[in-house]
Amino acid sequence: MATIKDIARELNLGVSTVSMALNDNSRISQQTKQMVLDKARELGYVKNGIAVDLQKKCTNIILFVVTDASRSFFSKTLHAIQERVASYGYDLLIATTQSSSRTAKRFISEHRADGVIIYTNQIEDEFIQAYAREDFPMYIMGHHVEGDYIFSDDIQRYASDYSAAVEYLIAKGHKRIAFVKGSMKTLGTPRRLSGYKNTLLKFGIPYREELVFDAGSNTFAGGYDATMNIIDQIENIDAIYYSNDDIALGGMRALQHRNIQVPDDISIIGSNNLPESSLVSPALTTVDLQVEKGAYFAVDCLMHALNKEYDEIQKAKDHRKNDIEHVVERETVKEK
Amino acid sequence: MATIKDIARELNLGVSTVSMALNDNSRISQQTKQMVLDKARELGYVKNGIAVDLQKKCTNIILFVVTDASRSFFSKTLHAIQERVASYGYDLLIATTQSSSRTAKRFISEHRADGVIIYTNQIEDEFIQAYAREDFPMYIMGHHVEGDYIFSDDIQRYASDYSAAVEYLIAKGHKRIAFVKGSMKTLGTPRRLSGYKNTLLKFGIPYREELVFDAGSNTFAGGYDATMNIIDQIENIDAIYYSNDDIALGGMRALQHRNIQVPDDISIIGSNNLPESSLVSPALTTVDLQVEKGAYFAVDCLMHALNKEYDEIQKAKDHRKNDIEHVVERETVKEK
DNA sequence: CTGAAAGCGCTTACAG
DNA sequence: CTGAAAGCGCTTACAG
Repeated sequence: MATIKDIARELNLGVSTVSMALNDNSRISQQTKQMVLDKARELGYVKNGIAVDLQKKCTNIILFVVTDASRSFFSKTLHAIQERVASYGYDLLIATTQSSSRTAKRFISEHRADGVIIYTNQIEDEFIQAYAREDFPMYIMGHHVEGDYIFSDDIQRYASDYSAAVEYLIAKGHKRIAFVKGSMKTLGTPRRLSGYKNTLLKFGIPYREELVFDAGSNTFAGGYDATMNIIDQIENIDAIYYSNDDIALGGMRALQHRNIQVPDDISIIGSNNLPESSLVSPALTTVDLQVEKGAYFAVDCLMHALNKEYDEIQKAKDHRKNDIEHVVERETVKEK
Repeated sequence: MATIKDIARELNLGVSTVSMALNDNSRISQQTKQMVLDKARELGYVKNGIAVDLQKKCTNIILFVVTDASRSFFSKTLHAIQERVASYGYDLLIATTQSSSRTAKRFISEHRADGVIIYTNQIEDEFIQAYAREDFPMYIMGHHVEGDYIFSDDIQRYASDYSAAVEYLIAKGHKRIAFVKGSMKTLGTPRRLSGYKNTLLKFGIPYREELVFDAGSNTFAGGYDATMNIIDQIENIDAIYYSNDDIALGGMRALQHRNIQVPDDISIIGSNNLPESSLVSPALTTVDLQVEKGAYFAVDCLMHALNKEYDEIQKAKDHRKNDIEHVVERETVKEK
């Protein structure tokens, strides 16, 4: 592997000259630059980014840690983060904790990035707290972690006390509302469950455990199976609130198979507004969680932290208060 | 940020002693190790992985470059690669070329990994050829690139000449087989299309362009819309071969909406065997592309290349010849 | 068992 | 406009 030393030696130049030439520094003459560039090509030189990072003490990389990059619900968030990080001139790398969190932890504990966005519960809070510092801020999506240089979305804590979906169903006259939860290992499920409880109580409707069903996973199949279990007692239920759209779509299919008409026989509502949800028939009423805004907020916080603009973070937070989830009205909820 | 120098100074030790202690080198006494560890904790020391990489001249990282990490069809491949890479003790990082290939290219051109697996067509062949070298091998999934230290799956080239799906349909007595293609930007589509053509021709059935429909994207929605277009001339068609399962699922929905019975009125077959495909009713007949095996092969090749075991690569290739796509028989194809 | 030295490949003052 | 030197934070022979 050719290095700048090799180029310098062959050209009888100093390494600093070569370095500057390669970086197109204006203090180097055009002539010299050309010589250096030609020689670099001739020798097959490629810059060693690792050496640059060590010298500059930053990597220009943001690491995004997720449980499973290929989860479809996650698509919007990833795209939004990707785009926002790029807009700041940083590069985004993704690490998965699917099989093991080793890679993510190594990256964090060895400072192989300038900052990290964590969207998984596979990394312990203690680990996060141990490694966050001024020159290595972290943003936690989906739950809250206390600590210096650790940022998370306070708004989401409020959101857990509330469910736009349940409020909407109640407003439409539904009282006996079942909830189908997804995997409790994912971050959205517990939040949705507590929103379900709290919103019922807020409107004076008792929370009844027997109306909570478990899809086990956040999948079409999980929703299908859970809904088959609901069907036995469907007489006692006005509406079903699904923890996410994949589950809801599976549920719709189950209802169809049993010839239960949506929304005539039962109303249903999903959560997350996946693309497919507008395409099925009837089109699924769902909740827009505004994940893009959450993603932008995460990146903005991190960037402010990297620039030590801590006051800007507070401003961003205040601004974000205005972003709240709202129901996307479609065809699967009917006035009762 | 505390460094080993700081620890060494405070403890009146040499930096090499500290370094070795931190790495649990057996030549350092337990006593000293404990001192060093305690002091490291006290100072909040964290190892700088970048410096280690520079010194060791390797990163232990494999970069996986994909167009869009959240595409569902891609899930199996990602998991398989992740797992296999981990089994070799390497870390896998993912870079997306969705909005721009800048990050991926920077990583490659600056040698920020030990090797790379490319599963996108957003990186030009010229770029790949310019940066592959002995200490930076590349594996290209989904298409073939010529060059030293560039590996790709030759088998897949043969596969493009053949479609198990079409052969199966023909065997079942279908002759007028439509093909619904997905996005031509994705790697699978052109391959599936040429497999469709060649397999028809192989069995003496003329290829007719008017039987090829375009879903535009590899999505449920694309399949739905494309299939609506087919329905007008459904009288002339025995079976539909969909470029992937997402598209096929959308197509099934369209047929249902038009009260066309699958498989009684028309047979359909998908490709890729997504989890959902076994859950719909009737369960979708599809093709198992054995993507896991392809993923393992990619990682194995790369690892052999890193170890300069080039003969092993040939062995792996020979072994892989036995892996071929096969039809998963389910309920959406009927004997004609 | 411990330490001084060289070096990984680069950049950045500083001096000329 | 160019170059010698110091240094980023670590590891690895080598010497003791």
